[in-house]
Amino acid sequence: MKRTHTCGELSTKHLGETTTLCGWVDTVRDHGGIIFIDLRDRYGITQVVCDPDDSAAATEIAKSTRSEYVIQVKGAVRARPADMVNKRLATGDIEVVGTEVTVLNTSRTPPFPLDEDKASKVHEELRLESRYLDLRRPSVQRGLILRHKMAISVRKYMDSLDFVEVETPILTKSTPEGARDYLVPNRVTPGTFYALPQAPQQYKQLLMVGGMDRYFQLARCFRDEDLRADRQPEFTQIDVEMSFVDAEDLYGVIDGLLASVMESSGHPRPELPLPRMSWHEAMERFGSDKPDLRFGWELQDLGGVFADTDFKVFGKVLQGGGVIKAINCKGLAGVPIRQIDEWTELAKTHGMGGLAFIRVQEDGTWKSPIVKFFSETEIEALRGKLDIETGDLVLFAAESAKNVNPFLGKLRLEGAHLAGIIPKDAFKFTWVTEFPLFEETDGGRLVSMHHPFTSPLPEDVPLLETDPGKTRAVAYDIVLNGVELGSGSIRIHDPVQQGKMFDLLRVSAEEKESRFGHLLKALAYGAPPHGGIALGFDRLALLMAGGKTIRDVIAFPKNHKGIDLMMDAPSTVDAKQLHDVHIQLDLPPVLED
RNA sequence: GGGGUCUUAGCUCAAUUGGUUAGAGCGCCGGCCUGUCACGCCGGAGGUUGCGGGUUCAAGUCCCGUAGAUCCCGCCA
Repeated sequence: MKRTHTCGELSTKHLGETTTLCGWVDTVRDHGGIIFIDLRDRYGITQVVCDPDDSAAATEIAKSTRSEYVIQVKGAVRARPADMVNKRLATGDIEVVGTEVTVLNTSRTPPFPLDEDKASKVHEELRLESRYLDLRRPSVQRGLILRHKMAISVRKYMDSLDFVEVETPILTKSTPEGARDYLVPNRVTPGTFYALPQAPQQYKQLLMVGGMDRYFQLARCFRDEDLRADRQPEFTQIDVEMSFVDAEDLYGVIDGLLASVMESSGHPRPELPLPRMSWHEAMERFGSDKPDLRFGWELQDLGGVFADTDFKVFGKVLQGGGVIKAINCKGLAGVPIRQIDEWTELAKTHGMGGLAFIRVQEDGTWKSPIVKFFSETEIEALRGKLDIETGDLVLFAAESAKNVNPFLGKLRLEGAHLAGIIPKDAFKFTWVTEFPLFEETDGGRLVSMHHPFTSPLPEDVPLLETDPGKTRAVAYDIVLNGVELGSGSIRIHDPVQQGKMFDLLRVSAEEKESRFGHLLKALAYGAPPHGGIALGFDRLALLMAGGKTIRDVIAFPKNHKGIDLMMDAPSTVDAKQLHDVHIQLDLPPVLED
């Protein structure tokens, strides 16, 4: 046995016991005679003392050790003198008297400091190049352990509700809609390709047709799109599908799931059921389909206030069927004019003529280019509706609701960040329900907002014939702190209705057959009513860990361009490998010096 | 595909208006030190200022290009 204890478990309970510890040298403090070594492993840090009076040989070896050497130390556990207890260490009451020290491995000097304060300031690029060293930091290990705890809690909870985890293929069929696929050439049939799954969408529906009733999976998914701080080319979803349910049943299951995950991550259990609002309400009140409910500043409709206004700009918009809305950015009256200019530019890109505002100055007067056009009644109505006080900045938008809401939603978030009013330790969940079934492309074509298997809201089915653009879907997102955690829907289980859906989406008969033939066929063999959801597991872990980027909760993440800096992947391959899979390269020309 | 920011010692950063031999802290190496825990003290090594070109008597600093990183927009049913 190389060790009897870990570096995190010894305490005054072990006084006098002879122990053997293994770990990495965190720091060495050499006092000329006596030497202290902080020995570190995943479990903690234990101080080892080597004294030439106890063992000259051990002290000599201790003297030769350096940071990140791997050593084994044998010795007795001893209480520290009362005034030398280290309260910052879990093992700070004791120390191990090193009487036998063995160097198990030496180490080159690390390319960046591994202690927490300094490492967190080092360029991430450098840390990712040597991720195996970065992983030695307790904070990184905590992230991975948290992720593990979450995964365990998901599996336990889902199992307790009779869900079965089923693995679905990684080598699958390319589906051109949605994200770009990662392709895998097929050696056996030249010219054909597998695709890596963007999500196990069709498989999980087919599992329902197969009578599995309740399925889940911690599923790896792959999307070949440009990345963001919260996006990786490969990621993990908690994928869920259930038979014989309506949306209500699903909310219940996921509410409980999220509550267990919160608990397993050391956070308070949220009150259930989690709040809900319709997509329409979210857009009207928060200007976003993923509202951040950690603060107020809701969008206020001022159509009533300005119904008979003399202010021509507002009057014209109202007459044209547009809306006047505003938000009150509490305490932001002092923002530099430069900021308002920037927001005015943003307003123009959102289809607005400009951005009207009121800054409420110290003396209570309103500084604004438009207030002079308002009547006394309008001013008083404004003050009441928006709760306008000294120090406030009120921002107005007047245009179509379709443009105004997202624009003010954006300002609401930016302003709140500027004002620093978003509580850091709050967890505000909400369901956003009744998403539109379709969205319109620039060309006026309808495309699925969620995916083409999404069921329309029963009472909106007649709209499919008359005004399909207005149809709402039984589709929902679960949102936490303004982040979309997951998205799902009740599916269409009737092949005739599914066929109609493809018609509305103008999917040709050939496409229908080649891409979705298997699904349509399966639906025709007694598909049960079913629905599900997929939650972004990495994103959830990030929020639970309170980290900054999704890379904090992934052991071996890829950088912004999808490159694994440690493995140096992707890379070129041998001509023979290409030949085997019938691939010929057609590379863009390289500029010569 | 587009935009912002960044690149100086192993790491984090500094270097006035373009002006002497490019500095500091940490780390590293050596020496001293028997109760430290950010140990302390003394000494030392370490630089193609990302790369290429240009302007200038003179470029880390200004200009052009390029590479890499990072954040955002587009994209992500």
